[in-house]
Amino acid sequence: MSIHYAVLGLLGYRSMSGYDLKKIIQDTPFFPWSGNNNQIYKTLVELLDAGFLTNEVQHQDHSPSKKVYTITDAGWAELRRLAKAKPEPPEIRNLFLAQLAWADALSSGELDALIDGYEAEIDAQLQLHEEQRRRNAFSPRRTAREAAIWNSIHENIMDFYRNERRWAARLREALARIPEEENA
Amino acid sequence: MSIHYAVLGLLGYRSMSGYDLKKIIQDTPFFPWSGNNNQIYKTLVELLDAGFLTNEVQHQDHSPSKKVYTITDAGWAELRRLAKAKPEPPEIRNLFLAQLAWADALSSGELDALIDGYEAEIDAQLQLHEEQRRRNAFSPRRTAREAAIWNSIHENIMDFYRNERRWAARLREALARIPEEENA
DNA sequence: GGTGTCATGTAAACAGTTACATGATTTT
DNA sequence: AAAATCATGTAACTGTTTACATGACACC
Repeated sequence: MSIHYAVLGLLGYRSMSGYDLKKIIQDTPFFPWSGNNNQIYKTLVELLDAGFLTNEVQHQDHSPSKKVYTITDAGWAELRRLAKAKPEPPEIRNLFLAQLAWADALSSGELDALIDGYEAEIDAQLQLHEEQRRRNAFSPRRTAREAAIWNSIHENIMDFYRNERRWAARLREALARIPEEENA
Repeated sequence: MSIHYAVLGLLGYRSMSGYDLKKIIQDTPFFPWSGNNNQIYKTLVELLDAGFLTNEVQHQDHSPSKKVYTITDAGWAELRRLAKAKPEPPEIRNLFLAQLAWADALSSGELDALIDGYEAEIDAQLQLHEEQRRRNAFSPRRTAREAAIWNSIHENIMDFYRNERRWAARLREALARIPEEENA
């Protein structure tokens, strides 16, 4: 599952340019691809070569010309094939867990401040995501089912952050239960 | 926060060779570094050059000679400095969410099978982690607090998987609530 | 005799990000 | 006058993974 799938899916929704794709990919938080130029334009050439897309140059009066890409029948077949593929397990890359691993070197005040910092970071992410969803929100609703799916995807992300918040609270409780002696 | 921190932390626990570090890093699931040779041996040279480590060659009769690395005072200071650093937000890279995004192209049977696959993957990861923790378990317990911290780190990972499982169940419920028409 | 462990290192391949390049138009 | 938007592309850099290289010993 690579960015090729996301591009095919978006072009399955509607034909658009690399520039459009870039913007949507960049502010869709659950796409794990940064959506930089290199990635997008290379992907489009590859999908074109594979016969999954066609393109058409559109000249515009007050903006530069753009290449509008359209998905082909072979592209739809590929999209369906990838959609059915065996799911990959999620990868969590939480540097904070590694940081905690040696946090016993800190005083209890410093450790407390560290957990504060993590909670603040989680809250910031949660807010960022809520805002992003309200403002931007490319969210296809071609069918009731598709709307439910996209809703569920966003819920997954929110759940993750809420879960982290609960865990941090339990960490504090666990630390509070330890008699303070040498770590003042 | 890079692999340098993990290496300093491990050598703060006890002096050891690159080979030992490699094994521990590779099967500690919450360290987000693969621990391949390139990474380990390069890091050790860098930490040595920075004055955070010293090393000593130990000749062995029935195995190849090894370089045993020991943390210096400057290394301890660096470890503490990194431990206090501002936490970074966790990165989730869940390809399954991207996969779901275009799963409305599937029949409800295929979508159901897809969710089955994800749940199976989550269960497999959960079991893998439980097993890894039981078997291997490099888990420092120099103080009661350190034991609590490591316990909490593992709980974080387990919580994540349990949370995913609950979310998948809610996704199924949401899909069941949708009247089936065109997506048979 | 083949496979696995101990042990250190390098080289090549691949993926990803940032920065560069161009240039018209629009907004501050 | 400067900065941002639209629009496509390339180059350079960084980071990561896989594979290669060596060699003794132990286990089946």
